[in-house]
Amino acid sequence: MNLRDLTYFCAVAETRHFGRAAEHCHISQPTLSSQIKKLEDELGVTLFERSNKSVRLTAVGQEILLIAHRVQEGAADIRRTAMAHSDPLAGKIKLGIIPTIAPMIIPSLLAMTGRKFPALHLSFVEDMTDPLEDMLRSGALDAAILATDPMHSTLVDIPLYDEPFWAAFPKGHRLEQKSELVAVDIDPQELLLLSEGHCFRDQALSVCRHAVSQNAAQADTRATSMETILNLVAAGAGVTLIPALATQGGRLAETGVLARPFSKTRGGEGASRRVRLVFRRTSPRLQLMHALSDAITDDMSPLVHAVPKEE
Amino acid sequence: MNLRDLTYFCAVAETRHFGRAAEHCHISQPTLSSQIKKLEDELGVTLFERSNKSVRLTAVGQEILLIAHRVQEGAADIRRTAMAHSDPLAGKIKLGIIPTIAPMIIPSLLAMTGRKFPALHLSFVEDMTDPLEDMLRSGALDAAILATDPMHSTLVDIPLYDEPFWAAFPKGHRLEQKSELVAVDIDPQELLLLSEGHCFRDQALSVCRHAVSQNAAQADTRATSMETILNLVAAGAGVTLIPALATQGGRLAETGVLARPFSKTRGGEGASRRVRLVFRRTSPRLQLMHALSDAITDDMSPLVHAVPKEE
DNA sequence: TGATATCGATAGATAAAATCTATTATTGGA
DNA sequence: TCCAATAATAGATTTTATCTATCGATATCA
Repeated sequence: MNLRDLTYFCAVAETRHFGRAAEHCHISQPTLSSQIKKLEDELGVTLFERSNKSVRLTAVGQEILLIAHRVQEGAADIRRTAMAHSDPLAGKIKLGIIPTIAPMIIPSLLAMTGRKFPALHLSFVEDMTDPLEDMLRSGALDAAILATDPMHSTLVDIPLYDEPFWAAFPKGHRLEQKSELVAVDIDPQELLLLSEGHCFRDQALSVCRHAVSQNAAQADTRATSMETILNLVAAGAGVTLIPALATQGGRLAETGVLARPFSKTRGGEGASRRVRLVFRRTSPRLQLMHALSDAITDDMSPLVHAVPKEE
Repeated sequence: MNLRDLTYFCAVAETRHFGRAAEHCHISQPTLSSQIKKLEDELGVTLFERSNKSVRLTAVGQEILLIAHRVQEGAADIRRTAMAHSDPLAGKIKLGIIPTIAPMIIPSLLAMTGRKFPALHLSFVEDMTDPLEDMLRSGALDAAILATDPMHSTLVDIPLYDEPFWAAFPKGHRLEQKSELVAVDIDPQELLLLSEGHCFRDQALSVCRHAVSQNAAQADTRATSMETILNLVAAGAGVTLIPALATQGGRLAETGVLARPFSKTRGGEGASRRVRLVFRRTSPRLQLMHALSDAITDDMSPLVHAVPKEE
């Protein structure tokens, strides 16, 4: 049995005429006859009683016709469902974002996708890199915005932008005198860092390489969110590094915290991290991933260093 | 798309493993891979996200899986329905019977089929030959028990038995003296006949060929049922011919009507009619027709002349 | 890090099935 | 008795499914 056979069967049942049914199915009459015969042989019943003047459904034929219609409706449903999902820029996407990016990017991301991908529905998971990668690998996420090279070979990434680091300090701090900083301007003794697991902690430390060993004393003041750290800075507990996007929106000024960029190193950008869209190498939505990453790069370029596209 | 493809798809969805799914379907893994790919291409969507370590249903895949199961259930329904109808000796049969046979044969027919064809359900239509043939040709009947050669070439018949004619007359009638009659014993003037359309009317007339012209006077006493005629005979209004089976059951004696057979003609039976099972030449239930006719012949042979089977 | 095992994809040959054209057989009607 | 209509049959051809052998990628383990 075969969906095609059922189509033929229904056509004959409807027209009660092999020739016209064959025309209807765009096949020859002998083909139709043989396929109906094959179906009858396979089912072990006679579906039509035919003479050369009339074709009539048998009792079994009538019962089977009803079911055949149901089956064909199901096949049509499958095609419809596939059609509804065939737009690569539509559907639901579960996106993981690390905490040092999420609050800054989500509003503009929603606005941008609402404009450019009206049929796309985003949902978000905010967590640190490792759990997000695990969720990606297990299929719990479709993609993630991370700031590190994916660790696992099943994951691949598309660069979105390079986000510079800024130093943040309280109004009146000695750094206020400089308009651009270099790494050694940061005093390891007063450097405040996010807790373990935040990639931004490691990235800040690698900028201030000289601070790595001396910072141990700060262990008990590691905070679990950027928000907390900036409150500590505002309270004069120390200085910290923040990603460039965190300087947007005027929240720093409100709390009396100032920020300064690092000066560019020779021939390159200043201290920064590369933000990426990460997903499974085997993702069935590659096309969407590229469209999405292009759109994000585009959307963020006024605020950060866009990554030049490789062709 | 194809029912087989859907089976393959479901197998992969279930095992999440192309190799094992292929085994399950009794095909090779490359075949399975190519058929899934073909299905994906046809539907324009990716059904599985696969690496060499895992196979995972996509969102579309999950939706389609549900429908695919429904479709396969429908296909199974078709097979089950066919199976349920594949016993040629089961099912419903609508049987037409002429009025001069129906009352006598129906009780024993029901008893016999209940014994020999327990899965067969008979229903009856009692009418005269012409309307029954029309119903046969239109498919409103599956078969009919008639006493004439079918007129239309789309109808064929299997002989069941030869039923002799008897003469019926009131007690005290001059015919009471004879134990066997010949045609000319019947006085055309007192011959009572069924109304037009009953084949038995014509058959009785052909036995009493000498009566044809002289019988016109009786036009106003033609009755529409054997029952009525026998009441007329009992009342002394005349004599009539009845089929042999109508002499069974003692109803004649109760009403004071006597019956006598006709003597056999040289080398043959006496006056009789051949009763047949008639059906469309194209009937899908030939096997049942033969089984049924054999059984009826068998069942009736003690009462009538069985028709010798031709091999 | 390098050998090995696992797994899905690919290539090419073969087998099976569907389809076509031409024709036949049947039968109902002029 | 011939003609028109119709489904069935025969045989060739095309399309599709399937198989075996192999590849390429990757995870595992020594």
